[in-house]
Amino acid sequence: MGLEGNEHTDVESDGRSARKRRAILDAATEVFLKSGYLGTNMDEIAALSSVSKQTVYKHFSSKEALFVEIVGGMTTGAGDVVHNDVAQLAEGEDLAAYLTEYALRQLTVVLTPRIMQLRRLVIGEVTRFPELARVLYERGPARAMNMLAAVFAGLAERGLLEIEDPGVAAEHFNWLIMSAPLNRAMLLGDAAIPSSAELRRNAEAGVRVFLAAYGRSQR
Amino acid sequence: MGLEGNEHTDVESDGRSARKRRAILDAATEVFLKSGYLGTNMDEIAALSSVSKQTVYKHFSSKEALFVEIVGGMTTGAGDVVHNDVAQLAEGEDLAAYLTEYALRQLTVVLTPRIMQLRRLVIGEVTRFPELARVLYERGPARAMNMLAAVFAGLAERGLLEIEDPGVAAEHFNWLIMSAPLNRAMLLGDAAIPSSAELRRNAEAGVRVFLAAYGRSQR
DNA sequence: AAGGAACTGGACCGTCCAGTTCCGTGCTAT
DNA sequence: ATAGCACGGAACTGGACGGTCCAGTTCCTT
Repeated sequence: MGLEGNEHTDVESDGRSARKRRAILDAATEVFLKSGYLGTNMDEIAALSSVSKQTVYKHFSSKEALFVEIVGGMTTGAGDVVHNDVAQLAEGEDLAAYLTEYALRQLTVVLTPRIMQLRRLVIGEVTRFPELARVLYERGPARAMNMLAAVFAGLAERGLLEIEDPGVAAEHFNWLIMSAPLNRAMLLGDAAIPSSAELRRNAEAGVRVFLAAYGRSQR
Repeated sequence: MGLEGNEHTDVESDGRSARKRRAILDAATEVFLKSGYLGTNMDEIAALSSVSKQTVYKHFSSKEALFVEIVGGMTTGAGDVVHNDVAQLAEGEDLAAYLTEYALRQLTVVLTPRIMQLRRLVIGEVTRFPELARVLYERGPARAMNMLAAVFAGLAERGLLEIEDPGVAAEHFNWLIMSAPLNRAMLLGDAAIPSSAELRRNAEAGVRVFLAAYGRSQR
């Protein structure tokens, strides 16, 4: 058999088929994000991926299947980016600075045109695709909150925070820093996404409130 | 000359035409909320309002016009309900209790299936109807925030709160109490709307954090 | 009673679109 | 070569939908 003979059903490396598949996924992502589920038509996806419509349907059984595949992939992917490396608070490190950096990492990932558009898309389709919304919730806010709750529990144990319910504290922290810019950008469009300087100010103000409620040394 | 037709266009009274118009608006609200903009078809609206399609188009020039009319009306209406009577804090009244009631009033209006669905609808159509989203933002969060900022400025003046920027404090308060349930219900559907007891607990926890940061007497 | 405006019911047009089918072509392996 | 296979291109099917049109009916006012 030839060295490159395993052209069909090649999964691990990139055979022709796998390359086409990627092209379709990329194009579909673009189009779905731009036009929504109902507003998207399969011809545009085929054209944008430089692939025939027939090939699209060879890889994905239906418009719905393609949509689910893409949205599911994006949510999982984006969720992973945020929670890759969660550094512990070093011994002498400033708590406020540490929390601010934590906040900023999250903000800069979530407040991205693509992620924002994904959110809008999923929210708009909650009725049609409740499962996708649930996944986005789990991989997004719920995951972040669990992460935070664990961090806070650790900090409380070290005597750096005074917390009754880590879950509630995590929610308060999360929304203190995210809600204002998120809600703005959600409704006013990507042009309303704050600059990184504004995000920093926003994070600092949120951290200040959080520490006033949950910190040990009052400012 | 029977050309005096402007007396049957009375708004308070209901001629046949006005009644039909209302029926169309009600039906359209129902259908748009249920199926989204693209997912809605005009035949269904006509059927549900027990009106011929012709009549629908006599009252509204297009699907788009009808949609804009409805969403605009709903956002303005809902906004008015929240901010009708904002009682001042009485002399001997407990600040925490006052703020909690304020929060609850807002929560019970916003966390309603219809309003939630309206939010989802508008968010999903931000690209197609940016103007509607802007209006929702103004009449919703922005309006609430301005209200709150004024209240907080007053309370600060009376020495009951310690606030540098009333706008920032309003944002913090607003999102401390609204974000968690709002975000949950947004993605998990109307079944995830908390009970009024849960909303109260949520409001109380938020108020506690808010007062820890902005109150004068530390707990 | 009479007239006009509003309304009905349904046919109808043009368009759009998901998904299918057919044919030609080039590439790969025997 | 020759058969097999994946693909591109394009036409096609079946149905949905926005919007229009028309013939006949109902309501309201004078």
